[in-house]
Amino acid sequence: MAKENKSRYAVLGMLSTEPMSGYDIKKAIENSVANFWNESYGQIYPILKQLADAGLTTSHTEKQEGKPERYVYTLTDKGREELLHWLAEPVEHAVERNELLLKLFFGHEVSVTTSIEHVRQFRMLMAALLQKYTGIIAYLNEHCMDAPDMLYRRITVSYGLHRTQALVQWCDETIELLQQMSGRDQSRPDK
Amino acid sequence: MAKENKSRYAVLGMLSTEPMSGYDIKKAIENSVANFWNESYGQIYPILKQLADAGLTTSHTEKQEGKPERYVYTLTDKGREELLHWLAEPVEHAVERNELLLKLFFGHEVSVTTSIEHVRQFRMLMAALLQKYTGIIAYLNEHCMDAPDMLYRRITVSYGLHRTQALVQWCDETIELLQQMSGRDQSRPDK
DNA sequence: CGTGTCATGTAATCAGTTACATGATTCA
DNA sequence: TGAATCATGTAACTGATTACATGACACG
Repeated sequence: MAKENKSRYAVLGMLSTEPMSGYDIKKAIENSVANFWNESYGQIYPILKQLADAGLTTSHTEKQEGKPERYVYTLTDKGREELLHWLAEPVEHAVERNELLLKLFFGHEVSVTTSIEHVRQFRMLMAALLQKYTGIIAYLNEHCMDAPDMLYRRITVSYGLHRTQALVQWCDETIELLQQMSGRDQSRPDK
Repeated sequence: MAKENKSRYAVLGMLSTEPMSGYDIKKAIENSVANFWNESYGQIYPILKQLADAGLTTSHTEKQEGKPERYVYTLTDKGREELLHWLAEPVEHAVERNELLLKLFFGHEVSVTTSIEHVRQFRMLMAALLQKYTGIIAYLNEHCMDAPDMLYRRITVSYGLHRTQALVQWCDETIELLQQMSGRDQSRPDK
């Protein structure tokens, strides 16, 4: 029942597709799971050492001309086992903090336009995400729909799509609601 | 540009409605913003001391018979100013980690039923949330729709509703997709 | 000549949870 | 008698980001 460090599994997972260096892992994360998972070098490099010490990976150096050396890590059978074990375990759900909602919750302390502006900003962010996601989905549909891991990739993007579309709608409804409010209530003028 | 501790503002915000003790603040958080914000005593009590040292609150003790003493904190004008300033600043958006999606992303490593089970579990969680939210909305519509801060409360619940409904739909679509997959592909049997 | 990429790492710091410590009262 | 609630706090630990340090090459 020991507390498990999720970052370890993110690294293990990345190594499960192919042997990589710490630098590679960072890049791989950035162009695959970055929409819902990030790691910094400050986490990756120490974890990579731990994993090697625990026998979950083996490492070998690759010399390159004109470039720094690379330390490439390969998953061992024990490492893959560890990953599979974690994948089979139930997901731990934590309440995620939402700064936007916290600010809106105290909205009666400030002007209505302040809250509206927060929601507008958020809507722009969501709209940008929407475009990004639809682009990825289109790409995945065109290319490489045969690869089995592409299905799982599409599932994660679809999650983002559903969530983002719903939040855009919430933004629109909320902005309208707040605007109606600001028409009626003049008690707190701007600035 | 100093990094700002969000927990400070959560505490300040709670104190903005009425003077409270650390214990009260924990309770207040639990039955108002707990769906998107939590604080532990390990955060609250030290912050309360900091705020008093910085002149953002004043404190006085309340003696009670048969119960421990209470240290009740009241927002000062300076404290309210600090809160208002933070409320007016743009929201910082951080990428939130999603363990479910990380596990699904590596779904090709395990059996399809494992992934289906993860999504099913998540769906049950979302269904429970849905009930909770609709209950709160109904309550807010019946009672106290006059209070101005109730509007903002409803807005935060509405966010949860939109998000949760969308995710339930995603669950259904994803389960169906995975089931179709498991019908076709027998390459990775269960267990 | 400066910026960006490749590449690895450590140290300092901050944020946050959990466990521990204390102690009276009330209720089943 | 034991659990729950009221009430305040600290210490240990874990997790995570950021800044720092180094150094060469390529591209404009």
